Amino acid sequence: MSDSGDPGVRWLSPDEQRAWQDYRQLKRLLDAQLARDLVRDTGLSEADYDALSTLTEVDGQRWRASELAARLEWSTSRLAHHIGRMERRGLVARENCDTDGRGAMITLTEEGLQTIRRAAPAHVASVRHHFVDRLTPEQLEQLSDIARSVVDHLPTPRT
Amino acid sequence: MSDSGDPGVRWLSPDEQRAWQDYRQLKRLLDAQLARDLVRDTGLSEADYDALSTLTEVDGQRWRASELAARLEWSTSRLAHHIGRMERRGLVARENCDTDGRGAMITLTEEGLQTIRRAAPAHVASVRHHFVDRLTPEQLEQLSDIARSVVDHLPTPRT
DNA sequence: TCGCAGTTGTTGACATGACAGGAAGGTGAT
DNA sequence: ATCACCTTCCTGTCATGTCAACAACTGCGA
Repeated sequence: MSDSGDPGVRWLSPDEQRAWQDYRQLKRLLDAQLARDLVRDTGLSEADYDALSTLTEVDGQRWRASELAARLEWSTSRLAHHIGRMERRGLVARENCDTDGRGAMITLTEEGLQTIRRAAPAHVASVRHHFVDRLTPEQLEQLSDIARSVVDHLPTPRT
Repeated sequence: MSDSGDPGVRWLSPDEQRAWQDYRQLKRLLDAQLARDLVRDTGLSEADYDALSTLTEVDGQRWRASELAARLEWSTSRLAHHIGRMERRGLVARENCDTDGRGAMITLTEEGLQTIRRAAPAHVASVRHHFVDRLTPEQLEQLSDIARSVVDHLPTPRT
């Protein structure tokens, strides 16, 4: 669509176009590869992995639902659906919250714990193989800077 | 999970961890913002936009379904479902292929053409505002190099 | 010409996640 | 204590995308 006649539109230059397309390609292919590796090696989706590994971050592997959703940057609706599915698979459990009758506590089951312990090395190896080890330390730092430049100017969806 | 006792696992260093997390954050938030802008400004999803703008790439806005799927890097199943939905909205049309009885040709309708003509400036402005204009020319080039370093080492899903 | 393996596209079943709406519990002013 | 309002979580519904199965058709070798 860059051949439109509208002179008021600042179309992307070839270099800009290329950077944008390369980023989109990276996103598409890298994510697909990591998801394939993860499900092949562990039977987990990326969402499963994120949820389980976040649960291990605190002692007792016990999170208030709303805090887990905030940490994962998930809507509470998404959390409820996903936790429901993981509960049916025996990876997590729901308990009542002592101090707030509305609240729900999400905990790791023993099976969930075993699962994430088994999954983590494989997933880290996959991230390393397909991403970290492909880039120099300088490139990793450049990417961090780039990502934060963009993210910092995004309208904050936070709280 | 970086505190596991397994000495055979090469966990990510803090810098590596940060680059990986920053990349994931970029992906999540930037994509969400662009999708929000696009649907607000034009009523299209990113998939809709990609399909429509790819259709304009050739004379006559007429693609063989399998080639359109390949160009978009979509499965033929995804294409069939998505084209079906866009057809119901009047944006595209299906025709038979003259030279191959199995084939389908996908074309832009007049409404589809009007829609993408109207959408393109808004979407480019959004990409510019949230992405291109946040980065220096050097950073755009760095990002291209980074993306291609990673993508080039991925197992080729290509044909 | 026949027959059959390979291609092309569609469909149905299912998983995921967004959004809206609602139930249940908490909080604060009066 | 009451009542209005907020918070927290869950559920139904819908859009999207994946996978497997299938139908229709092509093209090639016998």
